[in-house]
Amino acid sequence: MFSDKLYQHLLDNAATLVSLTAADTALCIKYFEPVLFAKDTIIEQENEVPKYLYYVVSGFVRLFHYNEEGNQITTHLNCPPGFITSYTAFNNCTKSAEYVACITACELLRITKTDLDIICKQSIAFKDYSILVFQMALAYNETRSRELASLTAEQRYVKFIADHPAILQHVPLLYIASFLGMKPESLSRIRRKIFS
Amino acid sequence: MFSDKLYQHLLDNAATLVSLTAADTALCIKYFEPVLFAKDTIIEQENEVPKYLYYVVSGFVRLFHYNEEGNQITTHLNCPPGFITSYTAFNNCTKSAEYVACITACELLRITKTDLDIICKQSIAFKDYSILVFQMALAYNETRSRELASLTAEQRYVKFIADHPAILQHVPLLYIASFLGMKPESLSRIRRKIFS
DNA sequence: TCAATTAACTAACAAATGTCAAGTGTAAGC
DNA sequence: GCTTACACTTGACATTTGTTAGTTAATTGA
Repeated sequence: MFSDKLYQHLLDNAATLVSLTAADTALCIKYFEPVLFAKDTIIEQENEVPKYLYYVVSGFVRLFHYNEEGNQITTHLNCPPGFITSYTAFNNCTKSAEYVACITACELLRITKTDLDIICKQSIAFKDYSILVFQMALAYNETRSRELASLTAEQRYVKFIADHPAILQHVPLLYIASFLGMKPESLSRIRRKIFS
Repeated sequence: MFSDKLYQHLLDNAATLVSLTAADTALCIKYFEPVLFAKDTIIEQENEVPKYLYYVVSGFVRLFHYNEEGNQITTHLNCPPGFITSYTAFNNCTKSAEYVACITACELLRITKTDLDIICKQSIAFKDYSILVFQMALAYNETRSRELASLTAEQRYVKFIADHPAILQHVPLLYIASFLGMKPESLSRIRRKIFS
């Protein structure tokens, strides 16, 4: 079955952080739902409570919203593997200000908040894992804030491609520029400068 | 006792989010330690595991580190009341890259990671509270990242003083500029422009 | 009290980034 | 195969922000 590979991916990832029993594994398989999406599919809408937390096995996913001028602002770019959703809204079951969209074709595992709570109640290991994932999301955002506040646009781009070398082949520069807090024209200039 | 007022502050804050029993209250009083610090006191060092999580009853506290050029970078400015520490390092008991320092004289309640874990084990309400505090820290950092990426320096300053009108009387503009990702000279220019 | 330090402001100039208006190339759809 | 749409680039110019240096005022410490 195609989904075996997907579950194995999530289980391997969890196993790097916590020790999983056969029962933990069974819970994951029971409650996580494998899904495939085509490029450019929007999988969560703004102004709605996010339905799922997504684990990205393959493909690239982003969060974005429209600003007052009607331009898309990309606030998160996921590099697989990893979880993605509008965390705050998902956790509190409140309306999200952001869309979740597949940039490329994606293999995902998704779970509802209700089912996530069930797994966390039944599996100590999975609860520990979910807390760690959450902590990593916080650490990630702290780093991101610090870099946006203290690095130049060029430094941010250089660091970004060093951290995510594969992303250039799959994600439009348009989204990368927005994520890094600059205009596409500025990113073009920076790239020309670096490559010469 | 002077510390009654401090505990009441924390308990009132917790009560806005969860329901506390007399036992929960007793646990807080038992494990949180009231402390007073003078202006400019450094209360956590970089390259060490943070000893405490701090609840700020009064006063202003910041996180900062030195960059490669030897300049101070302020990464967090606390506006009382609220918790402050180097969250990621505190949670994982790893070395922090940042100092924690009192900007003004401060009344704080502090707790070690060990004691925090004890309280969270003994009190469901306090565990819920700590998870909520943690989630709020994540939401805060997501908002901060988004604003740093998509707003101009002037927009960030205007929004900052709208959100924290009292801060100007207590926190040097030097720290505010760094926190908002700009140079002090730029902040001076922006302030002159706004006030004319 | 006085000297020394430091925060804050200012001004002139440099550098980085944004804006606007093209042009090029590629990929998708008819 | 052609057209359309769109990502990406480029160049000229405007604006913002950084840099450097000097001044002022307030604070700190001897």
